[in-house]
Amino acid sequence: MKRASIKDIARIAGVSVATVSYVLNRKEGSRISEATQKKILEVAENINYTPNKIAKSLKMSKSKLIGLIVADISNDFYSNIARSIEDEAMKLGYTLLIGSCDENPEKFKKLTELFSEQQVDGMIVAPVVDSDDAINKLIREEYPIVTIDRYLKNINLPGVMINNFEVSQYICDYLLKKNFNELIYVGYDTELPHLLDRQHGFDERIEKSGIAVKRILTGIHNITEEVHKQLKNKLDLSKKTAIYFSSNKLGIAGLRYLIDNDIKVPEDVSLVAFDETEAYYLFPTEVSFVQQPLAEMARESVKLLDQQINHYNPDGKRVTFQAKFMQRNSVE
Amino acid sequence: MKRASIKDIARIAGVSVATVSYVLNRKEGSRISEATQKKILEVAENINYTPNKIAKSLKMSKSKLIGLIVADISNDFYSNIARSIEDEAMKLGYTLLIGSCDENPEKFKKLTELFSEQQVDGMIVAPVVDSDDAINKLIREEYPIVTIDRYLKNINLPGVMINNFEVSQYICDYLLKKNFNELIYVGYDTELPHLLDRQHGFDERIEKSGIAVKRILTGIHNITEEVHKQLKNKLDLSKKTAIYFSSNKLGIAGLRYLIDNDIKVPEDVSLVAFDETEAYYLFPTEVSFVQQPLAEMARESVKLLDQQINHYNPDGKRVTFQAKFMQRNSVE
DNA sequence: CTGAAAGCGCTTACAG
DNA sequence: CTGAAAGCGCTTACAG
Repeated sequence: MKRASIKDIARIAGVSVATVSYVLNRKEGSRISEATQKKILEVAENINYTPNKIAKSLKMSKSKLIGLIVADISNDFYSNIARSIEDEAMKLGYTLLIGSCDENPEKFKKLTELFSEQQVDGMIVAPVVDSDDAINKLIREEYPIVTIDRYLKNINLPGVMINNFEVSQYICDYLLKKNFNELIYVGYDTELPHLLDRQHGFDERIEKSGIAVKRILTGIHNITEEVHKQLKNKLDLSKKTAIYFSSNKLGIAGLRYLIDNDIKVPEDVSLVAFDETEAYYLFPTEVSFVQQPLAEMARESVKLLDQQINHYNPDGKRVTFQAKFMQRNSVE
Repeated sequence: MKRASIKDIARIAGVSVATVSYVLNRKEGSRISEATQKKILEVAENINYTPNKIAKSLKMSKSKLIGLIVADISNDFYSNIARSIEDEAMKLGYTLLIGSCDENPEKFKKLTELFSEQQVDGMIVAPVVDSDDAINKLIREEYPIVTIDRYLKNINLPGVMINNFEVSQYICDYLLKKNFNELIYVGYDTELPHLLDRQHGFDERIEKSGIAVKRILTGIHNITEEVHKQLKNKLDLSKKTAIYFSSNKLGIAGLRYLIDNDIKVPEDVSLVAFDETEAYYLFPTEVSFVQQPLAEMARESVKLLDQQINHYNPDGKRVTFQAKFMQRNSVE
């Protein structure tokens, strides 16, 4: 797999490498004669020349590579984000490196190092618990970086997110209006700020109402089992109950429990889920859910990163998108 | 974002860049004194040195990058494959570039060019219809390349796949034994060989049996609509019918139709689907499906590619894995 | 045990 | 309008 270089073109066309470089890059400044241009282009075509971006990157000190670190690529939410980001990145001339850290801070750190060695021009990350050290290191190096979906409690970084707190308030208000006897909040036992926001928005409204609320908080692994076990304990069908699943994984786990136990929605229990996933559509009842504007978020994240790459600014702004409540038939 | 280089280390440590390079790479051959080694490592640590892989790639003429082109990253099947491939690649010291071509041959070609310019050492691809030109170009350049999931009719390339023909025979036999009056095959109107294999395996058995079979073949876009429309026309609930959905997308579209129309499985109709997806588990009936051994396929594909990278061999072998029929409750 | 030097494939300021 | 040369950050054969 010996590949043709600019040098080969120069030799065959009988010109210098400088000239070849100029015409291949169509620089306006220095005019090359039509004839030479044509010749060079022909030769390049003939010998099947492919530019070596690595050499270019080295010379230019920028790789036009950006790294994306998601918490879990097998999660619909992140794979859809990744896809949109790839599209946007390509539009701006970047190639995307994708890494999934599976909620593991070691792997997160490893990926940042890998990307850094690979000379990515910047990174879009969904930070996980205990990833502050890795992030701080990047910041010390003034590495352009923006967060997506999640944000950090102690570090102010440009990024995109949704109005987690407010949307949970909204859902809570919506459920309160329906006069349920009992509400169940299903979330994670976690320190991730965006997930706590979801919880606190809900809590804040509940408290004001004085209604009973039960909480089901699971670890980030074994979601299915934990949700099933706790629903079994806490779901009391004798009361008029509504459940709020605060993520797609939790939603799927919960719906599966209801299916397995032949619990009817919304007759026996009402529910609202988070994020959109194909799975919701196979549930017998149309599921009401909170939808995030993924494509817009992806676009904005790439835009922010591109800005950071061009003009590094350590206290970049956070952009908050409005999630949308898609009202279907799962609440009575 | 000025980054420290080997030269900085050399200057500070008072040695040559060659020496720095040797100790950083822990080369056995040329012994460097303990003292110098320690000094260099210390300096590297202090100034926060990160190796520049791009410079290394250029010098070594290999990037330790591999490219993955999937047909559609938002498909569970491919995002799971991608994740496994990423893990395997990392184990062998490769970083993964992922591109999704969305079944579009232009985009496929663009991605191969992009990856080629980025100097990936090889590519793992799921070729789409009309991607032969792009592939042939890579082959002419002796680019290491292996296929995954799909294969090409006219080009012999190393790759991994499943026994599509045989597994469809098996499913057909299984259904025939149950004495259905009517079988419906749901597939794609496509030239993709692996999908035709699924169809032909089914056809072959059907023909021998003399039973009536209906075919629903959809384009690769608008799957949901087309499946719904055709099921509406062709599904005759007065007959004892079984449906075979030959992909996860088709399965999801079909299940959604059944849910929407309140058709009970397996009471009103029986079915078998393809591939595993979380969505199947939210369907009221446990869905029987054909499961591909994704992790093994991913591992093998990376292994094959690594072999190709180390010893290029144009007629590499194709590795076929056995798909597994997961029998649940959707067939009566 | 250590260093000077060449070279990977590019780009670009400078000179002609 | 075109070319010689330096340099991006590395590795490594060779010399000492």
